[in-house]
Amino acid sequence: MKKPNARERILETAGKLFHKRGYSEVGINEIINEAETAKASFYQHYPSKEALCEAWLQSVHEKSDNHLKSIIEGEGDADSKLSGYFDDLRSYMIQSEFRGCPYSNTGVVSGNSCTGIQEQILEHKDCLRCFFRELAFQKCDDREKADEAGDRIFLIYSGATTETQNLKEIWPVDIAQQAALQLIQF
Amino acid sequence: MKKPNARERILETAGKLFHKRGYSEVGINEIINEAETAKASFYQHYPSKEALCEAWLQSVHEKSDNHLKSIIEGEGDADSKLSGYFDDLRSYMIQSEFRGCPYSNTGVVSGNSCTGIQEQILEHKDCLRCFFRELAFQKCDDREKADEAGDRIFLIYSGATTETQNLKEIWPVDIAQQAALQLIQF
Amino acid sequence: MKKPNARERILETAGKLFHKRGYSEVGINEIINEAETAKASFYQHYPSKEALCEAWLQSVHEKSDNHLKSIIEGEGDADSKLSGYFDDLRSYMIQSEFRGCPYSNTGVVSGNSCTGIQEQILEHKDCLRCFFRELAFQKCDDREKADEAGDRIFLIYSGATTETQNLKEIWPVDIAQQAALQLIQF
Amino acid sequence: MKKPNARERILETAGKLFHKRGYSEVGINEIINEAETAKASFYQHYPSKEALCEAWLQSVHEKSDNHLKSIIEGEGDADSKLSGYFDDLRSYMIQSEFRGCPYSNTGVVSGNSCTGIQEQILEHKDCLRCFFRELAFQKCDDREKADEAGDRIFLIYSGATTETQNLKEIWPVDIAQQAALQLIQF
DNA sequence: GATGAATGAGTCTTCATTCAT
DNA sequence: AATGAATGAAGACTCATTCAT
Repeated sequence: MKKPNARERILETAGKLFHKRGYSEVGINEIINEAETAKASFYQHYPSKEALCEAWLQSVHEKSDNHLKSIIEGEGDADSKLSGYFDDLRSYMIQSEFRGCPYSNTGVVSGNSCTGIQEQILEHKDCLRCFFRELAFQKCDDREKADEAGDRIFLIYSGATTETQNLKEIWPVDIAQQAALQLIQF
Repeated sequence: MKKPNARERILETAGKLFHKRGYSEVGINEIINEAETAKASFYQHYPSKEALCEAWLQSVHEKSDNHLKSIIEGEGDADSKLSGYFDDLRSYMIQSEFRGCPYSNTGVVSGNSCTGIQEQILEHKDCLRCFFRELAFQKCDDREKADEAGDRIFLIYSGATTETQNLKEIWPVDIAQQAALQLIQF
Repeated sequence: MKKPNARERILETAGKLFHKRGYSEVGINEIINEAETAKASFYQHYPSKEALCEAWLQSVHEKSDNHLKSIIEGEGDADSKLSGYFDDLRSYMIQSEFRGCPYSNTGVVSGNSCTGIQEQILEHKDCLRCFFRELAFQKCDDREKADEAGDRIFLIYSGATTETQNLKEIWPVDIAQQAALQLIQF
Repeated sequence: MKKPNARERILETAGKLFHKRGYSEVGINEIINEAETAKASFYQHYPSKEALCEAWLQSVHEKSDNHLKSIIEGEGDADSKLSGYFDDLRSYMIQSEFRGCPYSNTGVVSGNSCTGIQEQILEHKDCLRCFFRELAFQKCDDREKADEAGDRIFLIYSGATTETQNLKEIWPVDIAQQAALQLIQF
């Protein structure tokens, strides 16, 4: 009984499970069972569980990056863009059952030896930071002030994500949205 | 070779390891080895690994609570108290090698079945939130406005902790400190 | 269903299997099944398969060493002792179904990283070499000549063991016995 | 990217790896990677790993046989031929990093079911034995005495090979060479 | 003649927990 | 109160082999 496209099925399944329960709490066996693949098929496509995690984070990053770019390049002023971002975040948190940021969550459990994962975290976080800085810069010509505001919004976004996950309540996103809209005023 | 205070040695050892590497990444074998206890002795004091985790979080919460209370009841105005809190956070993050919040970190890997752990997270986070609200209230008689400011500071504190851990850099604490001091102005 | 003395049962079982089929061809599963133990019980007593192998070689060495000592210290002249040694070897080869020397056999498949195993091989072989030298010295006061004869007998013993195993025939032991008796004449 | 002579590349690669690390320690994945072939191509040329091993032993045997024949048919007396053989053995052991006899090494790990491999071992060993008998016969017309001497030299050769591999020292070859030269005197 | 994807059974090892003493 | 031995389930990973194209 040969099943094609094992590679994609594995990545998709692992993505769901990693996101929902955390990298460390999901075993290879569970992934291959749910993806209906043989264990050796898994290792044909991904040299290790860690490599699979990297592939997953990579795929998440691509989606996230496209999202950020579409906002930056989209219509409307910075305020509405920023507000829209938090609207999206709210939907995302609810839809993902309050699981928060895949990168932060993975970083908590990936040991210091996982340099590949750590690099991806840094890259993703940097992109987000730059996104908020860029948004702020669209309202304020002063690069320095814009950067400062962007960094603050980045932190309040991160806090909202973290605490929504912790408390299983959505209010942190609401608070963050309001705060962000105020922080972007110059 | 009788070792007294096995209970405390276990708790202390587990605390160090859980904090440094994360609840899911530390096995009880490692804990009892480092605490120089027998495995059965461990289970005499703590019915399960999860129970030990709860005891650890409880002990952390007590220290944290005392810290927050001493700030609230201490000398000085709200600004200096708030600023001092972030100074302490900075020291803590550096000294703990950027491991971040034990509660958030544990929440990421503790499954949905761990209600005891989840409850502790809620309690701890609520205490922090109230702390920031209280601090804001010391500067602003308007309860509603103070609460809103407190919540925002809470989120930016959380974001700073999360991202300092992710990026292994201290700047988020600096940014959060500045932002908090501004958010508390009315 | 608790079974005591798992440690000994494991060592005994592993000894039989390692000897009969070779270290690399016997898996942990087979050992614990035949020893009727749980897998974790195995790892409580032996940190690794390699460590178990070392324990086995150690136990073999002890028996071998006692055997050699009893010959050296026993009654009779060197000729009869030497001849008796090869008689014992003949019995051993037949009884063990021509599996040859545990040390040589293990050395073939234990990678270069197994320093513990390699050390045991060196030690065992050195003991054998000294045994033959000592036997020769009992017939010849000239240390140098005795050593040379002992080394030659050691090699012919080794060759007999190797080729008896390869050919599944006993004649190499017979030939070696005759040759040894001649080599020991001065 | 067509690669001709896949069959030969596989055989050559497998030969190197089998010899250096042992039949049981080398997987076909490693072989096909190093030989830059596809897995299915491998099974097109060799029905199994065991068959590949037989092909390898066959190729070794051919070289060995030519070597023995060239010695037998070569110039010089038996003494110098015998001495030369051990000179060659010395070079071989050093150059192959003390890996010893491919046949003996394979015999240790090839299960009883591998009749093809076992047959090759018998054949190769018999050729060697006959070689030494023939050499002895060149010095002694008495067939019986020559055979006995040949067998003894065969065993001391085998012991030298085995122990050089075990001890990672070359002295057994030296000792064996001297002993052989003495054993061939009548 | 050649290939990459798929496979089930196996490898060694660690997990949190419980037992009898 | 303390202990060392025992356990089943699971962990990540590799094996030689076969399939459809």
